[in-house]
Amino acid sequence: MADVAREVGVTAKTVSRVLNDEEPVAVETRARVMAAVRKLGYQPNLMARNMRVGARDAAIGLVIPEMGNPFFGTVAGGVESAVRARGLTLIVGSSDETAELEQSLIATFLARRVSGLIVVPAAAGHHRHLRSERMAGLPIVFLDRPAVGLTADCVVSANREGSRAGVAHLLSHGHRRIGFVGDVPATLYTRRERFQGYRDALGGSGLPFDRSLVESGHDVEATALATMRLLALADPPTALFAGNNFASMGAVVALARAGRKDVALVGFDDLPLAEALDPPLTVVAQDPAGVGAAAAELVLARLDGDRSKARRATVPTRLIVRGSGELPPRR
Amino acid sequence: MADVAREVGVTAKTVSRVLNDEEPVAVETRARVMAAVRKLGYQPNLMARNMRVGARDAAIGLVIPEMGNPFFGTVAGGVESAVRARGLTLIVGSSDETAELEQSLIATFLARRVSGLIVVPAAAGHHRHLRSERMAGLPIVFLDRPAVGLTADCVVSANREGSRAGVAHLLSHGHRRIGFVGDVPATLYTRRERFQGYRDALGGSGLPFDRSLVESGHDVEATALATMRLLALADPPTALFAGNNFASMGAVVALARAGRKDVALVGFDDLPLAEALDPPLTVVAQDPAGVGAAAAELVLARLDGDRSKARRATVPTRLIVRGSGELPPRR
DNA sequence: TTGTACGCGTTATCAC
DNA sequence: GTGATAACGCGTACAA
Repeated sequence: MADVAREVGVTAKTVSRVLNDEEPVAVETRARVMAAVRKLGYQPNLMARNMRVGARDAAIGLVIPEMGNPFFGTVAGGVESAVRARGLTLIVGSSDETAELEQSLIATFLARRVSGLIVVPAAAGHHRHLRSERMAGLPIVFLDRPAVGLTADCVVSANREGSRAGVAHLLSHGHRRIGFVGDVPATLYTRRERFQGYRDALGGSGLPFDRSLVESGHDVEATALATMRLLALADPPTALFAGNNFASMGAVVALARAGRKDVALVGFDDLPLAEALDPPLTVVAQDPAGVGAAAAELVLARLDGDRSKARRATVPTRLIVRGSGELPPRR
Repeated sequence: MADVAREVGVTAKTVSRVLNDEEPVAVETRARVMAAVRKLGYQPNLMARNMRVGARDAAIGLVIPEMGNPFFGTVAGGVESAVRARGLTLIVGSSDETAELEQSLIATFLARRVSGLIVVPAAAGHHRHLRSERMAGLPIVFLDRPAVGLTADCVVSANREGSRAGVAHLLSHGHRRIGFVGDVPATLYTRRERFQGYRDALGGSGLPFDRSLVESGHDVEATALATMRLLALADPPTALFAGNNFASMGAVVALARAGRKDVALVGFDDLPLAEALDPPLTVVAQDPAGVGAAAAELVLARLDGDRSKARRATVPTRLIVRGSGELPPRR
């Protein structure tokens, strides 16, 4: 900046004025400064600017469990678009679903003085340590799962309602024994909510809850085995509801291996290849980009001075009918 | 920092020494400073530190086409792990495959004075504008596709060799008419390389190249239609090679819709549900996390002073045999 | 073992 | 319209 100023024969402050479109600067001076900027290839230093201006970095920190997971990847994409539209930059880190990494990432982001924080809480962990930051006015939004030990903004999918709708769909096709293939641990927020939706639907139809119809696993192979166990029951289910995308894949794999095309299946969360399966997979689709965008908007609103009390936003799900969920009960 | 110093009755410099584990500081002074730090909840400001120390942000900027794409998401995960292990932070942006967004993101990252840059070039675009940065010593690594108009480090998958191996696999199962379902535009680096691998394999078996066996599309629906066109030929292929994951999905969808289980298929790039398909999908798998990690390591090596000339790293692919690629030619 | 003086690149304040 | 000066939060160099 000093170089540019010297080149033009003005002070750094004048260059600063030109670069920030501030008044007043003489038209001619402005032109000469711009010319010098181009000639010298000068680029303003955002770090120094952030430090001087706001004492806050013009960036939003995002912590997700895993970047390779298309759900969280798409969430991150939604966050990024919204954040960039506002001229902010996105800083990300993945917690690998561990509380330690999550804490360390959050600490780093805080040390960088990010303008806002969006966190997908790791399975085990709490967020009491963020109380002081929150009270100091830092926008913090939790995503996909609520915070533990902290009252804060939160954006989640309509897990319970979506799950209820998916199971109700199976019920409306005549199924009375519907298995639930869930993820682990069963204490996970999303797992609990979706399981509640399953029970809501059963209750709504006056059906009893049969604990033997519930099995779990935490990856494709484990949920495939869980599915096999359900199919091997003395009084097996005629339909399955899978509580997340891994469970859906596990169920699909198990049904394919067993050569069973007579078991109805609805999965929570859409899959890229759902349409190519045989039969095509009926799902309760989430809106990951929408969830990400909603979280970002909430942060931005707080940044704009919204001081209302913490709120929970729920992003609707959508039942996509493709075939697997409309199979009739096996006679 | 001044507050902490005042609390203890020392100067800011002493606090700085304690926080950076510098010698010499009296053991007792150190303890008192730490106590004051905790009491006041003081957190060092990384922005100010970065600015003072290196004039560089302790961050790496990553530009990818799309975060929701599992391939690029996993790549980003690989980059992030490697970068974090070094105490650096990851800043990301998605270009949506447009040159404009790519340039604007790069400009933002440069303005932030990132310590290194990793870029997946958008389909149309060039990188001449990065010449000065590169000459100034900024580590820049291109990922998945090489830079255009700039000699720079680059990490790519073994596209040509992997594709050759995939097609050779079909040839070894007796196929003589093998269709190629590619993405568009055909000028894309990965598309060109994989197509060359296809031709290499044909040539290696002394088979002529038949232009009518090549069709393309840029999403699942379009590649499904492309596949249908191949199947409708007077002398149709008995096997298909899909040039990327969308093309694989399109081919799978088309074969499912046509009820054709007699056409062999090998896809480039693995799919989460590949195993659940009927028949399970044989693929040439890439190593996205490996590609990301390799790019990060290259940036870090440059950061450590490696001034050797620009090099291209090639990450091997792996043929995963699952069933669809081992179907015999239809008689 | 600790403190002083200064500088990183930028902008706010107020005088000219 | 423009400039001089100070300040953001921290680290370097050197003196005490």
